[in-house]
Amino acid sequence: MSTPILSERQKIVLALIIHEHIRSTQPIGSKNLIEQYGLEMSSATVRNEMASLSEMGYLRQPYTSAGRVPTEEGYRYFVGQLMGNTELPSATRSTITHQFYQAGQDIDQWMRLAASILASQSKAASLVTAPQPVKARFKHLELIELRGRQILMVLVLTGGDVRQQMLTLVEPVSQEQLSSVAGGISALSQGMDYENIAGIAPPVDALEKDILQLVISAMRQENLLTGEVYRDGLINVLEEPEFAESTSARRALRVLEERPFLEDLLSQTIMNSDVGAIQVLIGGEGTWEELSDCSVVLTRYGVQDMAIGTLGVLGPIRMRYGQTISTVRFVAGLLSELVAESHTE
Amino acid sequence: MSTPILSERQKIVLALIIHEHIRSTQPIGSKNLIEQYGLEMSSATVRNEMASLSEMGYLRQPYTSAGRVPTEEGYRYFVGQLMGNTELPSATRSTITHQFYQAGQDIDQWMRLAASILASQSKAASLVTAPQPVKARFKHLELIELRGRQILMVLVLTGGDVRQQMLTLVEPVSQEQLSSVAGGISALSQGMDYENIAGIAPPVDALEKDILQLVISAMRQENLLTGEVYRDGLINVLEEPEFAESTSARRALRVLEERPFLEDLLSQTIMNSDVGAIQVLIGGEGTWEELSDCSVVLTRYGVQDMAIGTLGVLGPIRMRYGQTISTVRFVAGLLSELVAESHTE
DNA sequence: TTTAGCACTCTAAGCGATAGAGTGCTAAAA
DNA sequence: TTTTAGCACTCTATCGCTTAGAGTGCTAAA
Repeated sequence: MSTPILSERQKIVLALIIHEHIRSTQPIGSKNLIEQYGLEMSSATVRNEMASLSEMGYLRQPYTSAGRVPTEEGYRYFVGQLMGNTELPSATRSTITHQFYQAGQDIDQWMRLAASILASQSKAASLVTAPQPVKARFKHLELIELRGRQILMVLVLTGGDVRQQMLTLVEPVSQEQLSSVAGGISALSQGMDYENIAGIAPPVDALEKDILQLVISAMRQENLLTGEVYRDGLINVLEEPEFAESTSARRALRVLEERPFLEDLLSQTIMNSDVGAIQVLIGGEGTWEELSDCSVVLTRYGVQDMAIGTLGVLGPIRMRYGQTISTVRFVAGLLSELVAESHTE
Repeated sequence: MSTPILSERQKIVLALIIHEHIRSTQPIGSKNLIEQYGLEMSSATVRNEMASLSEMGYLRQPYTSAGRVPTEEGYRYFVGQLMGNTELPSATRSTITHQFYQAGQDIDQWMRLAASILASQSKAASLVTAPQPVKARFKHLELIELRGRQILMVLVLTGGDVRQQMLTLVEPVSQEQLSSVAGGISALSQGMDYENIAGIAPPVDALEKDILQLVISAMRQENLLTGEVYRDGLINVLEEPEFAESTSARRALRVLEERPFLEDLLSQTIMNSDVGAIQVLIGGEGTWEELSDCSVVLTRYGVQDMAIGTLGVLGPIRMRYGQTISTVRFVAGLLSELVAESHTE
């Protein structure tokens, strides 16, 4: 199915209808449109264009003699072809930047802040996952005796990523011994990724061997959703009139609450895209029924081949795409910078 | 205002009305009631009792000639005086226990599981905060050079509680030097709480002194809400018919989403209560307007003077209190055991 | 190619009328 | 004295009906 070619006037009409519908939530009529935007043509002309646009599948009528509402296809065309690349006002940009630099170096704070900013700027629900190291390299290992056979393993990777893991040994081992094992492995594995480490000759000592295995598997964890998922602005979604009926609201929020669903969504969309590329999912795209009234703007941030996280916004299909996309892009860029900074050595 | 004394029959009528109203969401009429529960009296008798109960403030009528609905006072009387101490069926108990022991030793998993179980059992929204150590004692300190002047401080406390903090030094310090400082402080502070540590003679070395200060302030963090708040079942709240109107749903969910509000709520209620005591807040209790349609069941878990966390459920005022309270009690007890286990040495 | 005019369509809103669930009161029954 | 049957009354929710009005598609003129 090739995309039909629209005349300039059709583009204008489509863009204005979408704009006005996003503003008013209502179906848009021809007369209403020319009055609102002072168009230099008659309502009959607009009606003709509307008829064409409906035939192409970009508009539809809720019922026979009502105004027009954009279809999912209509939104897609708008986002892909009509919408200019808006940028956040510089005042907003600097406010946001400022907030991030005030938050210090705490990654938890960054995530929370990012979620909060995305939510308030886009007036929709936001989600942010912490940057997951890709091919992280070994930096330091520490083994700490908690009590008896319980050991805490603290693994420090490049980029300030720290992984903790508890383990229980078969028999008690003294702290000195643990420290020496940790020191040995640290010296051996310095600066290596997990494949390298797996490649080195396995130590003879049983304890050392076990720990090394654990280190490797801990470094291997590249799952997108291992860590916490930061959410914000769920209430914003409820504010939207299309979600006044709690059934539809529930459907939309389930997406954000249920981890398996989220994993599915992320893995099928954003996982294969480049850092910086922004994906806009409009109305579930035929795959996710739960999202049929929603749109999702997603992107990945971080440093390619180093540490990658995901962030995005979920709102009504009727969302302000320009504003939302530019916010997502800006916040992602900012986080990428911050992540990059903490990875340069 | 002293509580009026109810006759046995009045108690029965009140309990049944509440029971039936929770089941049906509807105002309950006299005839309906005797039919549903096969009462051995006439509707007129029930009507008389209803009139008395209304006068006492335990029931009200949505409008002049409608059935009765419990008031907040009515629910309070029910929860305080009428409701027996129900216990979770043993099958459910063992299923839950099993799930916890399968989750291993990961505290993050425990929290997530607890939230999930609370939500699904009570069919309402749940929240769980991680156990915050109270007067934690020092166990081990590690200082790890990340790059140049950036240092990662890993502080291990009793009970397996680990705190990380990044810090930037004025000038670069070698890893050997850091390890020696960490070792020195570890030896010095072994088994002490932060007050003890603050009491020891300050070291002469500037670096050592600074680090010690950081250790103390890190140990001091006893804030209730420093960590992550685990939530689940927000959608359950939307399922309830009283929250079909999105305005009321929004109000209720805001409570769970906005951290400051949550902090306020927790600090004003549960903070001063003992571990194991269960608080039931019915309809905001005149203090929290946002909760006027909701009830909250809260408790603290953990080991007194060691590590305390909070957990609870938020649902409609029309919630199944017996079921919810016993679930909250059981899960809290289970978590307390788990926390206690990881604190014994 | 555009536009004015017009008949036509369909919803949302307003308006009774009605059914029915529930009450409170009174007077008889227990 | 307490309970209950009987009855008039109240109030809502619901249904059907009408109507206003926004919007359309089509035709024919500009």
